[in-house]
Amino acid sequence: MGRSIFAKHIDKRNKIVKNKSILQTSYLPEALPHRSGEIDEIATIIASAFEGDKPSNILIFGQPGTGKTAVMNFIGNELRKEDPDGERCVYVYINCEIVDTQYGILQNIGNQIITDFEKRIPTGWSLEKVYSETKNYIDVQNKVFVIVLDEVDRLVVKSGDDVLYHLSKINEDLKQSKLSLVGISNNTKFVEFLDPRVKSRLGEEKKIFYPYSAQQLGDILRSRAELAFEPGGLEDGVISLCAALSAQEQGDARRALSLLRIAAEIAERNGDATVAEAHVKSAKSKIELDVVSETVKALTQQSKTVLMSIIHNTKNDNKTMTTGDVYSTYNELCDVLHVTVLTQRRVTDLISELDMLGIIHARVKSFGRAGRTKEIELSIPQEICRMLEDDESMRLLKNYRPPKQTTLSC
DNA sequence: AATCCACAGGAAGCCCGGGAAC
DNA sequence: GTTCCCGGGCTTCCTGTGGATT
Repeated sequence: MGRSIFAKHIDKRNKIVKNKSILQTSYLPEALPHRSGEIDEIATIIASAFEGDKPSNILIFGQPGTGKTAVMNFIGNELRKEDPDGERCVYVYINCEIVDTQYGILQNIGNQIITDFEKRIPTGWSLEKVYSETKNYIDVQNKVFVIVLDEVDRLVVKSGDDVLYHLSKINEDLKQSKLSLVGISNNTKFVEFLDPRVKSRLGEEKKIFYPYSAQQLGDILRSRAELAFEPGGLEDGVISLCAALSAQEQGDARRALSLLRIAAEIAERNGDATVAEAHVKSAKSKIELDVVSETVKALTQQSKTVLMSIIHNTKNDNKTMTTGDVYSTYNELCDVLHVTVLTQRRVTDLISELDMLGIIHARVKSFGRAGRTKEIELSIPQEICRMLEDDESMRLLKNYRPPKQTTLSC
């Protein structure tokens, strides 16, 4: 049997990580450190449905990576353990980032709970029919339904609050079953855009998830690392460093995990036997670099051209420049790139946008008689500049040499 | 104190594509 | 299908401004 081309890479690679999927953010662990309080509170609310009460709807708020989704899915798993055949309770999870239309939501709920394949909801019914069909199906089952709408603010932005209106009043139409609606959002303000009735019904119970502290992040990482890494694969201080770095960034557990995961990947690729603090540091800069390069790639042609003008000025030994400098370079580059020239007014706006994205640094400064303008500096690393130069949008610039700085002597 | 530079950045309105309403 | 509306990108026109210079 011939060895595949991958074999030598797979064999040679140092194994530090025993099970990579555990470090993935999608992995749902057996236990969620530092969230037992939240789990209890939410479980209590949902459990009341089993005692015949009308369950309260819940809204969960919290910054990214504070465990909102994990907690709900954990509860979902517990419900299934409690009731393996789904005789009393059904857990439905929908991510509104993915399913973001009224129809999609109703159809998705319906199809997750309708076991009979023949009766599945197709696309093409009227909204009312999907709603009543789903509602009837829910009611005849005589069970408790827990419906989780993750990233619910996305849904409201994209298709308004009509679905929430219907779903939140569905309990009034149900005779046997109970339905508990759980909305998850990282934006506290989105409720202000809701119809007041929806707002009060949906937010009967509110729960805020606060960011993890460095200590707590450390515990989370440790519990996963034990399972994921080979014994002795991690040097002392690696976990604390990941935790500390992520705690600075709003206590995001997701970030902390990817920091650790990427650090491990770097270590393995280097052929090192253990993950060290240095790997974490390079993982951090890799993540940051990735974010910036994605941002730059996503810019419009115009913004890229403006940015390129700033890069060109920087290269011309002109590290700090004014709006006027940028605009004249921009004019030259537009000519070479066959890009339409925008007005200076517009370009100042584009410069401000680049500033807000953190790609450049710009501040207004007065030069007295020499006028009042923005002082602009590049604030991205060389690699990103090179990446932009190789970008398809800059193809025509390949062989372009900027004209020499002509110092006017009259 | 007055002047004046080189813009900043607000206001209003145009154009265009896309999605909802008719 | 047509119409209406909306938002984003953009232009035009404009007033405002900090401080070196006069």
